[in-house]
Amino acid sequence: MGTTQLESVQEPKYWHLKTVLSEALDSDFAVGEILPNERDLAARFGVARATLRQALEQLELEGRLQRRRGVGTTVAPPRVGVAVAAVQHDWADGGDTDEAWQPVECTTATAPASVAALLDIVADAPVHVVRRIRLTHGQAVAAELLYVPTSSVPELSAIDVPSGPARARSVLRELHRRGLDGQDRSVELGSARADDAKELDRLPGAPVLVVTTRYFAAPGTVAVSVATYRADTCRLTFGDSGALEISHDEQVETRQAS
Amino acid sequence: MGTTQLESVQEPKYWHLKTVLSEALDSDFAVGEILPNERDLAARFGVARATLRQALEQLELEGRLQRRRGVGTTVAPPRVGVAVAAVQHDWADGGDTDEAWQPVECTTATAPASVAALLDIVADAPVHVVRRIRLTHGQAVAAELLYVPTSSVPELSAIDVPSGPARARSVLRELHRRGLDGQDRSVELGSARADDAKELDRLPGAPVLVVTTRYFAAPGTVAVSVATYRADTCRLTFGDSGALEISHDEQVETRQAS
DNA sequence: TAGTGGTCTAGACCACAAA
DNA sequence: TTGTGGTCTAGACCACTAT
Repeated sequence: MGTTQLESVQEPKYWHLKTVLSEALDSDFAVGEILPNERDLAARFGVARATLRQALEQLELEGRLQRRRGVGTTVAPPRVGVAVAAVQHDWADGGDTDEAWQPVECTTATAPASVAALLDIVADAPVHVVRRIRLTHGQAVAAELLYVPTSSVPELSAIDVPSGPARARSVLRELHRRGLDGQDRSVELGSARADDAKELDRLPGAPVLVVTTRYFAAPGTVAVSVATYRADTCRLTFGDSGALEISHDEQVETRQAS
Repeated sequence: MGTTQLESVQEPKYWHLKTVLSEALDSDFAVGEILPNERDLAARFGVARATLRQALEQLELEGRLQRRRGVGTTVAPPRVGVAVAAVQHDWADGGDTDEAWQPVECTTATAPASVAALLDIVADAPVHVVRRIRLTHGQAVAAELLYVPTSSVPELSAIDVPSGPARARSVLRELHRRGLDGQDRSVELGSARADDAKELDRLPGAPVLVVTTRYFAAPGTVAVSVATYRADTCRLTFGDSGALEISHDEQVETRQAS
């Protein structure tokens, strides 16, 4: 009862560890540098490996670290700002710019029910499913499934082009011809499905930002896109003016200044 | 060598578990229902508790489950769509609507360096820091820090109102008088700081969507807001028309239809 | 083949909420 | 007081990458 209980806040070890590591990253490591392996780090801090991993996982979630099986843990560069809102939208590849969407595949199938609801069509109506990958600085940052009801692009006969990138481009071209009256967007947290994970060079279940877009034209919804962005490396930007510019370097400078 | 290796895909146990649980949630559980406790569930599936927890964590990340210490694990309702883009912006509370931002506190301090860079001011310039909580259906879904350089609201003397909600409202009122020329926004994944976690009724480190907004008026940036939304319960919506409407129920219907 | 991160186990104790 | 989820340990083995 009379015992003084200084410093008994009971902060979890992994939380404290995360703070310590975060500060060490700011001051002692350069971007791309390799950290000691998990077993060594755990021993150095006197904790079990699982506890150390809990701290690393959080830092990876915050985009500070990058871990690759068989290789090691490296200090991640600041997140890339990827523009999402783009008023202009011509359904094109984007060429060599950093806005490049690269068509990969195109099949025809029935949409998942949730997508069908957004498209305002019956659940078993046929849709073109266009698979696209978004590249930034040569890295895949997003994988998209674009659902286009066959009724949205009536000019396109299913027979004239076989499945593949060429057919994807045909669908996009027809979509472009229809024009665009507006769009609706939502962003939420998800975990990568196996196929998305593969495209994004991540393990299944990796955290992703799921951007669902509804495209409007003429009488109704003309297409729905479900794009999954790597949450560890991406910062989605919206809005009128240019992208926000934040970097870890700036944060470091400030911390030292205070 | 000659052994047939059927079904050896080596899918991790927790991944398979997650799939099984997810399907069980769709078919056998109602929203709000309490699941068996972790020890029982682990025993039932013949795995260690840590493995079972790995599956539950993913489902919670996807907004399917809600876990509360001392209480149990319940089936989460579909994510709430919260509008973020709102063209109109009068800095008001929002009254009784579901868009309510509730001012909580207001102090004057120096901004963190990353924020100072966005505001385009020197790192040690004084700013008003307004703390607001966003409520939807009576639940706190976001906690915000709004940074307003004292130079942005010159009419406001630091002395006339003491710290507190009243002062926060004064700053917002002055901000409203300045008008707004545009805004810039970015969304990224983060983990809740201790103070945000407390406001959002989550544990520190919980996954959050960090929305950084830059407000422009007259000659430059007039304010910067950093808002953290609960990633487990929120779906951020943007855009011209109304919010997207997705529900788990619809997804269930579809799955059964296919 | 050696070294890395990823998965998994079978325990233990703690913090918290509700009865 | 009881039961829940949260933290932590000290191991083990696996999948993958590089050499």
